[in-house]
Amino acid sequence: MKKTKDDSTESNILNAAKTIFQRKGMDGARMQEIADEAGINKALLHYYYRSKQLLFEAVFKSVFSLLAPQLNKALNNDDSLMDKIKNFTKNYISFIIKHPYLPSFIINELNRNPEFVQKLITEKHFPNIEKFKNQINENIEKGKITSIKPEQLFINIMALNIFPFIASPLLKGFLKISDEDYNKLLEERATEVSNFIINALKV
Amino acid sequence: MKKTKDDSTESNILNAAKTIFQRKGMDGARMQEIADEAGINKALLHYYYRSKQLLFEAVFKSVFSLLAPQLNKALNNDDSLMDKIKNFTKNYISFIIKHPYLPSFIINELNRNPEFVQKLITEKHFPNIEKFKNQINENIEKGKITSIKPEQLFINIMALNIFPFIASPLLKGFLKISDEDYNKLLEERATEVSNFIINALKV
DNA sequence: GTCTATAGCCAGATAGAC
DNA sequence: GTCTATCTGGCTATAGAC
Repeated sequence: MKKTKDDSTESNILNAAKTIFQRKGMDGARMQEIADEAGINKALLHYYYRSKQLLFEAVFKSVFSLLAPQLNKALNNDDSLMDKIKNFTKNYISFIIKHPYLPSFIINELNRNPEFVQKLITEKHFPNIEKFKNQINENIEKGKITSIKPEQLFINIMALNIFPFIASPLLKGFLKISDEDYNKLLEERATEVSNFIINALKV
Repeated sequence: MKKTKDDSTESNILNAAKTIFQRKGMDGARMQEIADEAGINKALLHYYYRSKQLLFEAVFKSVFSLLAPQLNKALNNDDSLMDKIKNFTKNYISFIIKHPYLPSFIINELNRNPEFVQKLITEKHFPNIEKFKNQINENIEKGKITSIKPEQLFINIMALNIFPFIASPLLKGFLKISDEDYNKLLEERATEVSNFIINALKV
């Protein structure tokens, strides 16, 4: 039974809304723009989702639940710590190419509305990093890597992977390089970042 | 001749606008809110700055020119590479405490309007990283640090320092910790980050 | 379910008194 | 230079025809 690609009006709207909200954010997005993107009338947005706020929440949840399993899979498989770091970095790049606006969208909207995190945490597929933390501690005990708080290592991995994408215009400016050259740097990072981290963890 | 703290209406407006625009962004900010913050009437905003767009641009330039010399100072002094990395990390924390919304404001508004970077680059005080890049290359040649592209190291330093502040709600959620505990992690990073980087650079 | 038309509100901007 | 009052346009949301 193939999961057919849903082309109903409702999912058509949701997809259009994802595109626009991710690009413009809640405040910058216009219902008219979403209707245009979906190729339907503005009134239909309200017919299916009642209000801009509710449509936005549907988008946010949908987008977040795209990210969460991805992260869970990366953290909770049976790979060694080193392989996880390597694979995370490599996989992140291909994920971001498909969803370039996703990280800054999530981060910005959570900054606008930090209480929302509490609601997300309770959900079934919210990322769980306990196994990953334990794995780090085991590697430290066995003397395989240098001593570091698992939380700090986790933050470092996220930072090194995500930041270059969300801050690209600023970094392009600082480095004074073209879009093309910047993209080359990003591609190099697929291996550069994991090398950097693994070197930093040497005893 | 003490530079008197300017309390004219014009600078009063600019300060209020900085506060509101940094918190809410261009799209989320309201002129009424800025007027309230400044304790004056909405019409006065237009008297001094003509339009929301022009007020925003004044704010952006002012905020950016707060960041730029800070970065220049950190990159272009005569410290050794290792000292620069240590000091950058340490100083960044105290800077961010004074201006918590600044990095995400700059990054977001540049994402909204990437062409704006070109205008900034031409300005006199735009950060210049050439000296820093040369210093990295010298250290590599002398065998003091492992081989790495200066651009990649620069990105890594920025990422490790800035990201934990702009993504704090998301990271708090992933780590499932309280604001208080997260702030402790951030404080630890004043030394944690430079240790991590310096270890990563060992030959 | 989908459209057109429009209500109702709110934000940015201006006019004009003081 | 600062205020009150108001215009104007745009946006969310709804009413109602088909």
